[in-house]
Amino acid sequence: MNPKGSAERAVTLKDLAARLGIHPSTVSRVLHSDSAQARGAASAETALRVRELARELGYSPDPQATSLRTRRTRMFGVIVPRLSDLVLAIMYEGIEEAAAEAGYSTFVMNSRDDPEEERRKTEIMLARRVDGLIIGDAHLDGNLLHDLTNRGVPFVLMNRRIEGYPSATCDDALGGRLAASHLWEKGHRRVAVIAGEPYASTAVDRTAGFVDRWRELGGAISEDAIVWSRFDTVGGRDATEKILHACAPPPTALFAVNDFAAIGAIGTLRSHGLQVGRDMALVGYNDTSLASQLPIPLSSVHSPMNEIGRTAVQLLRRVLKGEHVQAVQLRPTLCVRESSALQL
Amino acid sequence: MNPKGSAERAVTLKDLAARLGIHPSTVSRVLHSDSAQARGAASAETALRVRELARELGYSPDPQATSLRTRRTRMFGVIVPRLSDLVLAIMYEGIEEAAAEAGYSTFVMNSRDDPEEERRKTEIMLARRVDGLIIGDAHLDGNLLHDLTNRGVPFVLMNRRIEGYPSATCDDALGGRLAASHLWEKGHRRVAVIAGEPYASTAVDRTAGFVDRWRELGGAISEDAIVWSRFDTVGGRDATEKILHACAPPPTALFAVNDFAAIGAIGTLRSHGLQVGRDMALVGYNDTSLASQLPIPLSSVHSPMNEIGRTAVQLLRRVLKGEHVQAVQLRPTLCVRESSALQL
DNA sequence: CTGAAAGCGCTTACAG
DNA sequence: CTGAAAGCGCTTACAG
Repeated sequence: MNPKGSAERAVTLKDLAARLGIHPSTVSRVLHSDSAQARGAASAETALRVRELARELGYSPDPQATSLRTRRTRMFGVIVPRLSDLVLAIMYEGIEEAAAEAGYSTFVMNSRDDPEEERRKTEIMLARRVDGLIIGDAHLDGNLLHDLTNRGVPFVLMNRRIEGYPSATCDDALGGRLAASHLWEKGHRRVAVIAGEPYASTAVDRTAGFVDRWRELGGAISEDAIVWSRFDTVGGRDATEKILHACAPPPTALFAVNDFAAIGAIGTLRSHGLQVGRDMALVGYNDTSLASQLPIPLSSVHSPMNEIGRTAVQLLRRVLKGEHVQAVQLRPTLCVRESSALQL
Repeated sequence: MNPKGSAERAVTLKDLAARLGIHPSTVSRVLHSDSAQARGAASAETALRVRELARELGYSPDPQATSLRTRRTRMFGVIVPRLSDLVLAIMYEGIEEAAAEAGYSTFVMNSRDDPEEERRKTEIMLARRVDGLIIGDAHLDGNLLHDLTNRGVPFVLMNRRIEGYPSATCDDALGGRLAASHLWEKGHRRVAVIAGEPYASTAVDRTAGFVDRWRELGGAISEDAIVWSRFDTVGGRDATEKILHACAPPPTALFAVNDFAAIGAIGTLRSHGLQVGRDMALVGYNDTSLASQLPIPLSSVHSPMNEIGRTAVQLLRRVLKGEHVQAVQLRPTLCVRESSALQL
C-alpha cells in the first residue's frame, strides 16, 4: 500500500503498449530480443521507444505470468541439513551468488538431516514448481534420489555425494589423506579419528582417505580408534571421551572430520588436563572462519565451500539443458596451525 | 524428465474436472472450501468425489497460476547481513518454520550489511512479487525503509529495530543491563565494552543498556572503554587490542555485544598471556551454541533467536492484514559460565 | 448446487 | 515489421 493506503499496481506490458499505441505482443518481442538491435522483433525505432518507456516506468515483468506461460519458474530449491551449520551457510552463499548471476532465485529449507523431513521439504519445493533441486543432505542409505530420478525431477547433490548422481563436493578422500600425511610427518604414530556420521559421504570419505593414507605410510590404526559421531561440538566431545577411554596408550593426535567436532574435542581434552597443540595434536576439516580465530588456532583441511555452492548451480543448469553431468570434486588444501605444529 | 526422458506434466483442475465430468470451477470451489462439508460450494457427494480424486492423482495447485489470479504469491523475502552469521541463520530457521506452518515460502538473500546490496536484493525480491519483506539488516542511518514505506511495500524488521517501524528483536537494552548487573555483583569495578557496529540497534542498545545500568549501580565507565567494532572474531580481536592499549589500569571484565567478538577477545587475551575467567571476566551476547561448548565456557546473554524469527513472520502476517503493528521485544536471559564465574 | 465466462500478465506461433 | 489470437492454470463474480 502506498501512502494513500492503496496498493501500487505494477506496470504491465499492456500499459506500455497502450502508452506507445502498439500491440502488447510487439512490446514483448522487443523486450525479449536481448541484443542492442531488436533482431527482427520490431523496427529499430520502435524497439528504442519501447525500451525507453520500459526503463522510465520501471517495468519489470511479472514472473508468475511468465512462469505460467513458459512453464519454467527460474527458481531452484535448496535443501540443507541446517543453515545454522556454518559449512552449509557458506555453500549457500555461493549458491545464492551464482543463481542470482544466472537470473535464478533460490529457496532454502532445513531438513535437520532427517530423511522424513527431507522428503517433506522436497515436496514443498516441487509444489512450488522449482525448476530444479540442489540437495545438500544426501544420505548414503536413502532412496529419495531414486524416486526423484523416476519422477524426472532435475537435481544435483552438493556437499555430500552418492555414486551415480551428479554432485559438487570437496575431494574429501584427498582431504583425509592430506591430514594423515601431515600428522605422520610430524612424527605421530598413534592417532584416532572423530569420524562423523556414517550416512554422510563427507564423513566416510574423509575417514577412508585418512586411514588409507595412514596405512600406505606404514601406520597402524585400529577400529577402536575410529569413532563415529555427530558433526557438532557435542559430537566431538563425546567422541573424544570415548577415544580417551578406549585407547591405551592414548593417541598423540586426533583428526576430526569437522571443525565443530574439533572444537568439542578441545573442550574434552581440556577437562582431562590436556592442552591441544602441546599434549595432543588436532586437525579439523573445512577451515571455517573460526578455525584460525580460536585461542589456539586450529589446523584444518580447507574446503572451497563457496566454490562448491557455485559449482552446484552450474551443474544444475547443465542438467536442465539435458547434458549428462559428472560428479565434480574440488581440491582441498591443508592449513597447518598451532594445534598440530609441534614436531614430535 | 521421467525415465523415458519426457517431463512429467502436473495434474490440473481441468484434468480432475474432465475425469469427473464436471466443470473446473466446481472443482476449484470444492478444493477451496476448507471445512469438512463443502459449504455451498457443491453437494456433499460431489465434494467427496473431487477430494478423493485430487488425493488419488496427487493434485497440487499451480502456485504461479494461483498467484497470477489472486495477486498474492504467498512468498516472503528475507534479507540478512549474512546467513553465515549463526545468529541470523538461527533466526531464519524460526522464520522458515513459522512461514511453512502458515503456508508461505521464503527467499533469503545476503546483503553483506552493505546498504547498496541491501537495496539491490530488495528490488530482486520485489521483482519476484513477494507479499512482504523481513529485513534483518536495518541500518540506523539508512533511508531504504522510508522509501519502502512510500512505495507501500509491506515489511517488518527483525533482529535490529528502528524507531517507528514494526520489528521483532531481543530486548537488547535489557540484555546489556543483565550483563552489567552480573559483572558488578561479581565485584568488578573496571570494565570495557566491545560495542559492535554503531549503525546497528543491537550494538547500540546492548551497549547503552550496559552503560546505563553500570552507572545506576554507581560505576564509572569512560568513553575509551567503549570500543566500536565489527561483529565477528576479527572485530573482537582488534577491539580487545585497543582496550588493552588504551585503558590503564586495564579492566578486569569485558562485555562483548556478540559471542563471535567474544571469541576473538579470548584469542587476543591469550596472546597477551591473560586467561579468560581467571585474569579477565568475559560476557558475550546471543548464547550461540558455541558459547557453552568453548574450552572455557563463555557466559552469554541468551537471546531467543528462533522465537524472534517466528515473531517476525507473525508480525508480517498481521501487517498484511492491514493491522497496525507495534515493535515486539523478546526477553533475554543471562547464562553465567566459567568465563565470568569468579568472585573478585 | 453447478456451469460458463472473464481475466490475471505474459509468450509465441501464425498471419498479413 | 506488426497485429491478433490463443492459452498457460487458476479464481471468482454472475447466472440459472
